[in-house]
Amino acid sequence: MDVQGRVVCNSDIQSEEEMDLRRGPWTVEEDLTLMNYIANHGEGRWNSLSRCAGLKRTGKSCRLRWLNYLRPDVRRGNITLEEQLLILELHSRWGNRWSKIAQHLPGRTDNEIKNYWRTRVQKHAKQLKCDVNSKQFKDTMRYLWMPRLVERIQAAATASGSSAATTYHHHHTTTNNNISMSSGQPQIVPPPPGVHAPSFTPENSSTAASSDSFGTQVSPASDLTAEYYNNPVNNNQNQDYYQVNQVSYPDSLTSPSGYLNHGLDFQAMEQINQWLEAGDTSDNLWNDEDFLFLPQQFNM
DNA sequence: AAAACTAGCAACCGCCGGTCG
DNA sequence: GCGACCGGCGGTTGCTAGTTT
Repeated sequence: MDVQGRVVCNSDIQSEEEMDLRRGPWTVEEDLTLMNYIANHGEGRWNSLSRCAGLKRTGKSCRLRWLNYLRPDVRRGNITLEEQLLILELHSRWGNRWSKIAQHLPGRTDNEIKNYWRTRVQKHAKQLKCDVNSKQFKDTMRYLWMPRLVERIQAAATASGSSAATTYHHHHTTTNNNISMSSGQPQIVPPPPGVHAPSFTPENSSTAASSDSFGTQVSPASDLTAEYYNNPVNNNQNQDYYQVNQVSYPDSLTSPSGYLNHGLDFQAMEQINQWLEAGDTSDNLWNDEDFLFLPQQFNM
């Protein structure tokens, strides 16, 4: 190691051309080599690390493989409802800042979140025949999808009983237009009457205990990452990270129609009405996530 | 049963900013 | 101060398994 703790070795002088670098999927042997090397030497400069470990890979490739796949704390498998909600919430704040969003979902990689967004969310935008960045689609997410996620989370918590529902960790408090992540309880915050889905800005977010403009209690932020790693429950990587205690929101907003009345624009409402009138249209509008766009009475 | 299509995901690419010598 | 190098990031590609025709 050099003075900065970086890995150096004699083979640093080798040029990339001499290395005959490999590409494509990693083999089990390569994975083991990389894991063993990092276990013994730690992470360092990735190009040097790759050469010293005897891997015929670019440093970038090693870094990516480690961060997205081999890292012991990486979570794999289905994105939970709570994680979906968080992704939608954070994306509405930060856009395609995948790494920033990933920081708030312990164990999830930016690549995984990006893939989720592209394969699931953009699919729905395509079905709505609108751009993911359009106001129409954002409103649909904000006033239909996200509230439905909250409802599902609540329903799941109710169904599983409250005893196991004490470790819903949310890392930070966000007060978006309609979802407030506070002290483990995602809460719907309606847009003020007459206000048409105001844009979120960091300035109007709250990270301190307070009551927002709608009278919703907002609790101090807690460090989700720290809680995650300190919680023995989370040592099991296959275990769902989030558990929901309870979800509450105003009675007027207990169904998506409430959201519709609060600010979804006419075009988006028309689009959704068309779906409902058309019923099952033989495309895959009724798959696992499509419930999110449909009113409660149609929900299975 | 097989070809065509689709979805999901791992990995790569290219750009950019930071650091080092 | 400057060029080379490196890591991080967002966008894109290509492979594979599953589904549909």
